[in-house]
Amino acid sequence: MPTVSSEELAAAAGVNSAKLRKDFSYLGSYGTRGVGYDVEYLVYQISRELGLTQDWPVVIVGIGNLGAALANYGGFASRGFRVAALIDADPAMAGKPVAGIPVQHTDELESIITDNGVSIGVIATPAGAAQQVCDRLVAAGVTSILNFAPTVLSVPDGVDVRKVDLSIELQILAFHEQRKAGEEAGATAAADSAAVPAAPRTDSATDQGPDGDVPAVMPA
Amino acid sequence: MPTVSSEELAAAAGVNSAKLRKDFSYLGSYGTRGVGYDVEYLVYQISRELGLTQDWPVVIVGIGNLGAALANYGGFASRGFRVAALIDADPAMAGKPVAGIPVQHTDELESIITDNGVSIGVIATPAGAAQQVCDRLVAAGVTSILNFAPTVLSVPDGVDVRKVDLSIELQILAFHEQRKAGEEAGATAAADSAAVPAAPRTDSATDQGPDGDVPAVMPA
DNA sequence: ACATGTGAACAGCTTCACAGCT
DNA sequence: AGCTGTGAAGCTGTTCACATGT
Repeated sequence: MPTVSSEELAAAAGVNSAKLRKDFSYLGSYGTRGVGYDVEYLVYQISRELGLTQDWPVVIVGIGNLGAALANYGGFASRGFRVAALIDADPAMAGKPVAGIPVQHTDELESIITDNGVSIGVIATPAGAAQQVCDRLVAAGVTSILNFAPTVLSVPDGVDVRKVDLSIELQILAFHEQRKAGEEAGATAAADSAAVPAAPRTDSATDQGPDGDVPAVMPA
Repeated sequence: MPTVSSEELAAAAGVNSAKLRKDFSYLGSYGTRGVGYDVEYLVYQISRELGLTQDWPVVIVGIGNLGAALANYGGFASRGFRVAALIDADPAMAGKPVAGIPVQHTDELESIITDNGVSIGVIATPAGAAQQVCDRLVAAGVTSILNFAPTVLSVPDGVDVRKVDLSIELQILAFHEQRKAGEEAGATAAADSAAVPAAPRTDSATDQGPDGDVPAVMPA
């Protein structure tokens, strides 16, 4: 399939075709009227705009289960990410290969960053070590940090941090799950009122307390 | 601090205080005029609305590095999630404890789901096994799935799927990183034109080809 | 006096609809 | 004839500003 229309792409993505065309138009005019978009050319242009055609060396700090999982993750290489180094504070880990890459000790952090021109760091350490690792990464020249540790990192201006909380996605599922259950069976879930903190007390007789509080439901 | 105002919360969260009040108002009227919101009461009401006060048994299927990392993840318990079982297809894993929970074989999947009343499943298998695992989870009664495998799962209506792609966050960072670099040094990144697929050829003399295409920059 | 809760104004994003090009 | 690219219309989500309640 050498060419594709906005209608086809929109159907596949589940969005409106006008929106898709307008979004593409922000990148430039890469389509041909009466024909559609040349697939290979479009893929390249989008990839380039997203930065996928560049080589991004990254370091992963904290090689526990999560760090190892990230090091083994296949999706990185195909998107331009290259794991330049794995770093861990445990001297016993040093030299051990994980995903074919030998783990290096935290002492080497600064030289690794500098020598490889790394601007993106991944923190997969325990919460207690995260801020300190972050500070060292930033001092060594890293300007983008992906944080898996359950801590809010503070960084100077000009440094981007994205925090990944693995339980937030579960919370979203649980939220919808709760809704599903609620639709079938009424508000049975609000029954364990023993654990409910009392509402701030007032003299008003209109305060019905938690049991009566079935909150207004948000639209969709 | 027993009480907090929308102004304080908004400042802490980096949003507008009117938005915060309007959002809270969808859950009910949990504030007191002239005073603010009772912290403990507000926390409880939000927790309940999000489903955090319920007990959610979950199963994790695929106990590789990522599955193990998830099993060890501390953030789950405090949000009402309880790891009911760890499941893996490798018979050699069966019985081995991970995060204090013995791994069970895939053969037991259906009975585990049923016996524990599990409605949320986490898939951390390789891509090839994901759809099959998904089908078995759904058939056994699971209605929400968190998918870490790099596959798009197809499920019947009424089942929610959320896909977590660990490289997407890195892509977002790389995108911003590219922008930072572009601002300082002009469009040096578009130089490797050897790898650029040719634009669809036309007879028009106005087609400048990829080198001239510096796409319009999106606002913000 | 002070802070919530909310109608009304505003802004930004999405969709429509069609001119313009192949 | 067909499909893109885009002004204009429409809509959704945000912010203002103040009436209302403590």
